[in-house]
Amino acid sequence: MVESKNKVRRVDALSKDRIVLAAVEILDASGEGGLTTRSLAASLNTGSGAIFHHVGSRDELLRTAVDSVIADVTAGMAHEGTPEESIRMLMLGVFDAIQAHPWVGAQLAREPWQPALLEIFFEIGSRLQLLGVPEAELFDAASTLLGYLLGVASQHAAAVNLSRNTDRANRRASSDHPFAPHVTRLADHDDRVQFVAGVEIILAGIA
Amino acid sequence: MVESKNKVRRVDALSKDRIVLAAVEILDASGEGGLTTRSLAASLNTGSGAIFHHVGSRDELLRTAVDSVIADVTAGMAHEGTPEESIRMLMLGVFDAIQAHPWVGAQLAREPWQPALLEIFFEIGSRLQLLGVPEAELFDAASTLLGYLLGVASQHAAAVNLSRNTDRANRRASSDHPFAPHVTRLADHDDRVQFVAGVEIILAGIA
DNA sequence: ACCTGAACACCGTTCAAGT
DNA sequence: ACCTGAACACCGTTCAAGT
Repeated sequence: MVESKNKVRRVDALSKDRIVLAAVEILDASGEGGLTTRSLAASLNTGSGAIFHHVGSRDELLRTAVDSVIADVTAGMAHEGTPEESIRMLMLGVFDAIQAHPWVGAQLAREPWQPALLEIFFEIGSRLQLLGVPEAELFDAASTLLGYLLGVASQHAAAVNLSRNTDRANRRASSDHPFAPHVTRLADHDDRVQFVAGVEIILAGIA
Repeated sequence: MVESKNKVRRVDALSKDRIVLAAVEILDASGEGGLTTRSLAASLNTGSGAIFHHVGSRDELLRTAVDSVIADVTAGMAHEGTPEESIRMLMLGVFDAIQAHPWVGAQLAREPWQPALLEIFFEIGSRLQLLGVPEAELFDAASTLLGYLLGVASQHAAAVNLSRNTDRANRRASSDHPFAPHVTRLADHDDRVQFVAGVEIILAGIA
């Protein structure tokens, strides 16, 4: 048997892609606090130092993980329907991604110069241009939509972290968090509706 | 001399207020990363464990520090001028506070259920009511303004952190004194103008 | 070249011991 | 009652040593 040209590499071969994939899995399962050098190394069956051969730092890993999620969103996104519908779809796409991966929201708010966010900014801008927004107003309009998106993103990320923590606390004892009743999460659907309402308000203010 | 009713306590007596005050000073000077149990204890000339006699945790301390800053903003705030002017002033007041204390922006985005933010939300709501916004639209309108405020807040906080880090990297070789507070923003005024532009857009969309 | 895992310099928090 | 500061259980990152 000839094995020298075997395309199937060892399953346990480490690479940046495999590390990012494992990191996303951990982040989805247990939040940003759950991603440590050691937990990641354990899930990859390797030593804790091995990761730094492929990724410069934990921050860079987090950035790359966010970029990979956002890239998936913008990839399948076309300029469909009216410009307004197209903007709504773009905003909702990012919103849904954050709902599925709350740590993305926290990270986008923490590092707004991330490549992922710059791309979203330009996607918004080009659609506003199609909408007929004058060149002079374009920057402010796109900034407002992006600012709103970031704000909601961080709110959502925080709410999920809170419910994660209170869940944990409630399991520990029956003592309840003083603010827990005020912040009980509404249905996901209501979040979406409320988010769109905000987008609608801003669009009305632009046009 | 009667000393039993002496109001002037020992200068080195520890209290929650003094701890929060010292924490704000450190946060302003060196950002959230600069506030550690040990640095705070050192600045108060006490042991690292003493802090936990007055404050439950680092997170609670951060929360209290943010509340104290925001309370200063809303305290001197009246319903002056037209409702629209009043909203602009409220939003700008918080914006300016975040500009002066960037760590506040990051913390507000991280914990949006903070008492400080709830208060801002209600302040916005009452002004929108005066503006004549129908009851049914009030929640969405206030949420949009607050969401935008949070987004800009976190962006601003992140930008300051970025320039702090690059400053530090640039100064790597030369002798640097530990006090490096003056992170000169390139265009504070432009930031303000852009922020108001966003508020204007949203207000236009509401009315 | 890639990986290991002990070691380093931190961190927040606790707690027996002091005053 | 309040404070001390060593100790504990972590953390990200490094690096001599292995393969």
